[in-house]
Amino acid sequence: MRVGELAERTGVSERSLRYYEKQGLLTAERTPGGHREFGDWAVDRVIRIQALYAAGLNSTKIATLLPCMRDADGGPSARATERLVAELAQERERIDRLIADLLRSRDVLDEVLEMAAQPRPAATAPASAV
Amino acid sequence: MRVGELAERTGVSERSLRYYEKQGLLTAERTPGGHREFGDWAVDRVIRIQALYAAGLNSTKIATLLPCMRDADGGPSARATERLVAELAQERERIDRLIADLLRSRDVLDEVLEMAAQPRPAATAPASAV
DNA sequence: GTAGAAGTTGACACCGGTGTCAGGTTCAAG
DNA sequence: CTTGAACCTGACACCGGTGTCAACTTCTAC
Repeated sequence: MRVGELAERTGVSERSLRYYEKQGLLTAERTPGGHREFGDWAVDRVIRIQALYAAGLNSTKIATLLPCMRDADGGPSARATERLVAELAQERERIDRLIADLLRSRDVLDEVLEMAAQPRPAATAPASAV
Repeated sequence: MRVGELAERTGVSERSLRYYEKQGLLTAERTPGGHREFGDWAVDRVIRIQALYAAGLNSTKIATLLPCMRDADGGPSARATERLVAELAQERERIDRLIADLLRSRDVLDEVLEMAAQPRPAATAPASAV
């Protein structure tokens, strides 16, 4: 498939897909005319890339990380260095903390939404009816 | 307490605390000489602010949101407008998706970390000795 | 062959919370 | 009063994935 289709299937802009390729996160065959040609496996990969970006990893780290994981086509093509392992462990902790923050924030939003959903706030004073 | 202590107690830089105040996220009394004086409630508030930032809300939205929630000193001082409610509902969905991405990314990291923890991959590369 | 959709590269801009430096003021302890 | 730590304001820079525009080429269907 070509960028347009990949963009549509992943929900990621063409701009970003080209950027991913340039960063070495994604590989694409080329037609004789220079158009990118992606395999089906690209869909999963892009989704993973997006998730990693969402988790706060930058393209360099993702590029280092990706070849160390099981791919659609079998085993990993690289082994994580010690340094990378240390970094990833750190990232993992950060992600855990981030998840905690997100849950907390969601609760905050829920509280506001819930209060807004109630017919009447009554007053600033401690309400009688709950 | 003053910024230094608040920074220490929350793990947030003084720079950020001053910025929060400027954005209207945080209020502070002032000493005659102009130094900020925070109450104990500021600690919780800063932590909440951080969580909301981590969740991807910008300062404007946080500033609009904060007065609509229960504070340490009782009920909310403002009621969410319809527009805000709509926005927050949207943010909530985004946060849910983000959490899903984070969990997925954490799994990815775990997979790589686990594989790296194993004594031998015994496959792609004919490793000699480690 | 031809037109229009789709693709290509390159460049510029943005966002916005945070780090950091500079130069000056205030606070509090001796 | 003095002195050093802590604080104040203001300004500059950054990061880096993404949006967007421009100018041009390739693909595909008729």
